[in-house]
Amino acid sequence: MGRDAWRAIRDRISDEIASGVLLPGTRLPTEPELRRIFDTGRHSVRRAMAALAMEGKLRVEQGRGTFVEDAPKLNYHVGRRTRFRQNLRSQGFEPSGETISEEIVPASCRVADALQLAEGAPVHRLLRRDMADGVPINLGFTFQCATRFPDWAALRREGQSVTEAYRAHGIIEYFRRSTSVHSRRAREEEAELLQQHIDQPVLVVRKVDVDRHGVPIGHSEGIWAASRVQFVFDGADDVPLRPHSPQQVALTTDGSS
Amino acid sequence: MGRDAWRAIRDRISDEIASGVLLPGTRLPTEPELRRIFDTGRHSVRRAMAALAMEGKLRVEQGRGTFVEDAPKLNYHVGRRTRFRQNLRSQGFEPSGETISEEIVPASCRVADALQLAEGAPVHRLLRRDMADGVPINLGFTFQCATRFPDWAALRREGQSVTEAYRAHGIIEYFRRSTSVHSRRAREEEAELLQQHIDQPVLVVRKVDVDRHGVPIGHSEGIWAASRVQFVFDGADDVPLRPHSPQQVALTTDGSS
DNA sequence: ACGGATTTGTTCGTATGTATA
DNA sequence: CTATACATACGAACAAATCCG
Repeated sequence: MGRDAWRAIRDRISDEIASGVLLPGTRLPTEPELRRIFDTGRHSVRRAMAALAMEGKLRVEQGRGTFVEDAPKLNYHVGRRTRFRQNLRSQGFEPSGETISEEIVPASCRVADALQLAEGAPVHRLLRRDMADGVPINLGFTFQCATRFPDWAALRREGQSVTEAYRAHGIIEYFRRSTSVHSRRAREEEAELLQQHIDQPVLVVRKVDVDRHGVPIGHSEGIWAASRVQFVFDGADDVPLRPHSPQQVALTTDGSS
Repeated sequence: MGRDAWRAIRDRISDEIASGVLLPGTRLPTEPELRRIFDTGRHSVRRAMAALAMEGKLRVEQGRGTFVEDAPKLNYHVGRRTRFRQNLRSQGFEPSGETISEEIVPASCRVADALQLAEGAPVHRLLRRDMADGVPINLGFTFQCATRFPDWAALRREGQSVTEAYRAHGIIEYFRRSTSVHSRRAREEEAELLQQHIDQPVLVVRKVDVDRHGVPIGHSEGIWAASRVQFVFDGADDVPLRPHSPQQVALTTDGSS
């Protein structure tokens, strides 16, 4: 190996995964074995493994070994009136999930801002973990004002849907005010819950729902395993773009000068 | 330093950036200096730098040094009828950009699929690079059928907007059919053009536009520096969610069983 | 224009800690 | 408990890019 040993190893293994020589779930040779195979030092092997783990192509487990990732790659349709379960089932994945925590906490700065409450005001915080075929996909926080929705936790615990819980509190119609998406490094707890590499990024999706008067009633924050999901915004948000009004149209990210 | 040297270094520097002790653009001490400061080996220092560079907090340049990143963090509003320039100006950034390449190429599998053409059919491919305050934000590919839009490149070269170019070819109204977002590792050329670390992820945004008959007329693929942008889907795609029809509503990623 | 100094990138070696089987 | 396998840490050398006299 020359001066690009780790890239060569990365690309070689990446190719073998892509071409099907290495099947999902397969265990890779151990580091000493890879060292012999590629006739290189341990650092180069580890650098390549780290890069592939970061992309989500490998799953590295201390004490066990390194495996070809077999996590699902799902298209998650946002903005449609479908539920998580339907969303997954339509793509052949088996949805599951669990409630990790459910408590009343003082609103953080961000939550207070989203819900238009005072910082520190009591809010219901629900944390769920959703999975596809048993593989963690998303950590979902939801926040509702505990004063406005006193029975929220109880209703949700009884198995009521979000919509039903809102209706029980007199809200019969509500709207999505905004959805934002950005990427960041996973915190260590998140990486653990999502069963992904420490250095792998997550996609953070934040939403605010408002009632018919425009008053915020709910805020949610989803932490998604970035390598396992693609978001699709389709259909519903099709807005006709009319070239007739010249200053109002942008289809591409057009910033020529 | 004990057994978590690199995390300690990472967190320490991360804190100093967050608290303003280290200002954007500041040059960090060199590796030998940091080694002495933290009384540790070079590997630990480099591991910490790599982690911070991956998050977009540091910019490492071989032969020059390591700097606190001062790239903009912008909210990019998608789906609105605003242009890239307006989008940036409203947040106080100075937009700029350049056309990197402009040619007719055979359609790749993905492009052919998006535009409903045969694989290998000739398409216009335009590559632009857009920047905010001189920092690269986005690499934007656009694809149009060269047969249907023979004068595309010429019109665009003359400074016509996408909309105007469409109109010149008889299309007076068009729609966004779908938008998808996912994350992946940047390729080396992309990392170079975006001036970001090799291991940093990018956000890939793909769109398909259709005419009034639903026929695809344009496809675009944006490669965004993930650490410099947050996408906001707002306003226009607000669809009333009516709890009255019980099976149709999902506000949270609700997958309880 | 060139060469040496500086700084980061890659590679090799080795030892020890920690989680798993 | 022992063996295996990955995680972290130390040290050293040379390559490549940049800077500066």
